[in-house]
Amino acid sequence: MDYNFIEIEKKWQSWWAEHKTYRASAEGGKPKYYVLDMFPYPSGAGLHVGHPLGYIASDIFSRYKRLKGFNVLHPMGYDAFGLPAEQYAIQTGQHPEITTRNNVARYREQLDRIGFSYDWDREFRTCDPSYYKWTQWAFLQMFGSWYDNRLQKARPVAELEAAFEKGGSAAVDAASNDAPVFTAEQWKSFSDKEKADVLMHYRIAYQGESTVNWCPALGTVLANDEVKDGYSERGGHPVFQKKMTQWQLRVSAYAGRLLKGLDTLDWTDSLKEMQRNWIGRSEGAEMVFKMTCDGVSHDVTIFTTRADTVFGVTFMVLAPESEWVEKLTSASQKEAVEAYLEQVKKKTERERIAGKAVTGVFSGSYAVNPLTGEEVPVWISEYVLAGYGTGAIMAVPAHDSRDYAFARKFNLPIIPLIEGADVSESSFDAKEGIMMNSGFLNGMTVKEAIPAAIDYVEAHGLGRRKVNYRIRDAIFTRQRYWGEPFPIYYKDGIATPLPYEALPLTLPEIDQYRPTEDGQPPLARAKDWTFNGYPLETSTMPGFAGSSAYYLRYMDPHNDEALVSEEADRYWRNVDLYIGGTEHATGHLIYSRFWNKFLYDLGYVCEDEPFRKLINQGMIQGRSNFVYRIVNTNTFVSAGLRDRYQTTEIHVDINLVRNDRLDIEGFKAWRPEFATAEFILEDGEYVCGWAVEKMSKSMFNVVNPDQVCDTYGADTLRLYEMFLGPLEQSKPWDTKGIDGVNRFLKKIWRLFWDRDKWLVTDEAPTPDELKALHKLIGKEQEDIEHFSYNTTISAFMIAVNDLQGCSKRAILEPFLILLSPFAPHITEELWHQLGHEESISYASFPEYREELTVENMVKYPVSFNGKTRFFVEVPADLTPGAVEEKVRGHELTPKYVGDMTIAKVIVVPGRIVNVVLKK
RNA sequence: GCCCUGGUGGUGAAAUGGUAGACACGAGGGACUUAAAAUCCCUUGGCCCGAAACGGCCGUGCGGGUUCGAUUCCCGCCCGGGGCACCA
Repeated sequence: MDYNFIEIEKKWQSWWAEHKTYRASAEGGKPKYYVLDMFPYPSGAGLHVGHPLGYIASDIFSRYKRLKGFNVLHPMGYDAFGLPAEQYAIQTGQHPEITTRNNVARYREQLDRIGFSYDWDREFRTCDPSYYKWTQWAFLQMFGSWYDNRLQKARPVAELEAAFEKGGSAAVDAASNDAPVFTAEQWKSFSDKEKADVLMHYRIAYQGESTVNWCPALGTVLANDEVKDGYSERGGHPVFQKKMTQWQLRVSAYAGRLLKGLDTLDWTDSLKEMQRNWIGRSEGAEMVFKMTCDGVSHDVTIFTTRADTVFGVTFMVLAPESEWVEKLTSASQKEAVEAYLEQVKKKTERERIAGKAVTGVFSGSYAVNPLTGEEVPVWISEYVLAGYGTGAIMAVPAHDSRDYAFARKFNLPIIPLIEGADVSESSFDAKEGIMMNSGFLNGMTVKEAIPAAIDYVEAHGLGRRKVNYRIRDAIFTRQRYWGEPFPIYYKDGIATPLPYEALPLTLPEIDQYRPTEDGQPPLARAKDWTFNGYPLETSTMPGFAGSSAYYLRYMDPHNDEALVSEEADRYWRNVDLYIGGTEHATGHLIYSRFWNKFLYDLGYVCEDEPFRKLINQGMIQGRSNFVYRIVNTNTFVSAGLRDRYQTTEIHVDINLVRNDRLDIEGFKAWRPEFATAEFILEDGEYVCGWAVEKMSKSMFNVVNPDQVCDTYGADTLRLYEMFLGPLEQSKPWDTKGIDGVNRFLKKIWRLFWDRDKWLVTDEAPTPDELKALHKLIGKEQEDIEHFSYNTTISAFMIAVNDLQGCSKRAILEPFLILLSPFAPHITEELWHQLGHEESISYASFPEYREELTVENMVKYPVSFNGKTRFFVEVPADLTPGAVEEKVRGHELTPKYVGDMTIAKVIVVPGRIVNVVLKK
């Protein structure tokens, strides 16, 4: 019998499906382990070999954990709402539901071929009404909650109303956006509409005006993480800043907890760092400056991290979008300011970033420095951001490079405050040195002066300590069709939640998927998009809505009563191992943590962090091949000779190339224009050039996992993807080495079968064979726990070489169990040929027979290169030769040596000897 | 500019303080075969001496340091990859 992977894989995949081998259960009193993949967006292109990399890694770990006696939850589903299906719908009129359904079916087919041990009974799509009911439910929970800064948690809005009734707005310390100030009496006198408007400033899901990323090409707003360098991440269209009223999630309220929680997580440093940068905590102070415009005074609050530099303030700057701009523009400057604002508004986000040109305009008003009493001018410039701090700053050109550039451009004074700082060419930004020109701060170091200045400001009622975060509230509306509808209707202009019984609010059918002619979102096309006669919200939720709590739903996917039952949540708790790409660092992984913390505050989940351990698998890049056409001819020159000609580089389909050698006949048949091509060869072959690029259709370098399964089988694909290198590293796909792992599987087959003869015997194993097996057990356990799968596979290869000719059941049986996480199909087949009825997954992982003592290391060496080392202290007066003699004579280490021979004794003139043992 | 990563043969890579290059690919040589495929065996970092080798020297981006001993730890550079960036 040959190793017939096609038949074996088909057989076992249907056997697993039929027996529901991998159904997760909370029974049996075993400890739980939850292994999750970042679920895919089912695109039309299907999976390429890069997608399964992380899935294979997590599958190996799941299977390993099952063998170790855990109840493993390992589910899969689809992040199915999204732009591509909708764009396709706009072009073709096909309902996104149909596109999505087809793509999901294709994904499932591809996933099944690789032999994953998912519990498919828990599969769902985020676009299923039974799923998005809970997305809508969570939104309503957020709508009905506010964030209490004192308790640092979310609470029901009813409690907020009660507090207002008692003590007005001063009664609470709540996260809010520009909430108005009022007394209890005023609150009681408010109309329903007025009360609703006030509460809207406190809700965790709220409607508010803010500067948003508006993408006209997509006709929708975008969240910060969906914009890269001023272009939309999807489609690459320009993005503009625009003030709009949008639904938002008060993520900023959780900034401190999101930051702190990182310390408790087992994530990579780089990923944590990305989140820390994104959250962007900075400590400083808010200070109040009196600003006067045409005789009218206002108290304007600014934020600074350098309170020590107040004595060097020579001007103030407002963001163009700041609400103070209107009040602080003098009659004489009105025209100039308006012209400037107009100019700023027209710029794309990209131009604002890239331009770096210093622009600004004088507002006509003046501010008083609260410490010196001096008057300084107030300017308006786009270098100050409206969304951060208070949208207004004090400018200290001597010690801030941006202020410096501005002062130079507009000829504003620069006052140095640190002894020895030369500010003639550039500012001195470093937080070091001795203060001068700074009144009571003179003589202090900068590090002393910062807190001293803040203390002074607080003591004199000029301001207060303040921690600012860079993270913004998440814009939660998209003017699109293919997303979750908001469970909100507008009753007399008041945003009102749908009652729970009305959920899910399903997407209406519409005739076209584009916005209406007057710019309304597509849902405005729906007939009768109302609730009880009142209009429903026409926006839909963004992509991250559906993916923010999906890991909870897998715990209890068919529950109609709750997102997840208390029982299921208590058992599965949170994700123990999460594997996915870094691209979600500042999107999904922030939103999910926020979402989870919110549900935790309300008592719906029992863990406050959703993902304990997280591994980022590297990207698999494509390896493109090129041919070189001599300019103006149809002659192609081999890569080694191309320097002698003027050539054009052309991507060639990698399926026409093997080991960088071109299949010339195939190439001629590929495109009609190449049918008559001629070739200049080297050594009778056409050698192609190559480059590592993103895997994409246009570069003809896409490798499809089905192709690999057809040629080599799923087990080979799995082993090879893991053998390619460390999981976290990005690497190009290169099939050069794939024969190696395929050969390895064939070798295993031959341990059991010699042509048509079954070889397995019940003979007792030799010590050597046991040693090989135990070496493998040790290595595999150690490696898998560290996700070092490539070295585990090496260990298997060594073991197979050591076991050549060994066909003893006592060795082969545990060997198969060890291998089964990596190559499940072939191991199952051989397992059953050994006479087992049950699936191999119910067998248990073999344990070490003996403790790892020095003696046993000699018997079952753990160190890997076939060598065992240890060290002994020796008297300093012995010469190296004398030491070696004593070691060999067993005088120094006789009992450790056992049946090993000493390969080498390295003696260092100190007194340590390194003894290398060899079989 | 700031932060995080990484830099080892022809290639993917091992080795986290102890013989650098495990394992695999590729390449070269050989066995079996009429032949091919498949399979198996040997060689494979560089240089040098030699009939031989379980002989010598060099070698983990560069320069220093700690140590009996450094790919590994520390300091300073150079280069690649990723993230953040008028965030006051």
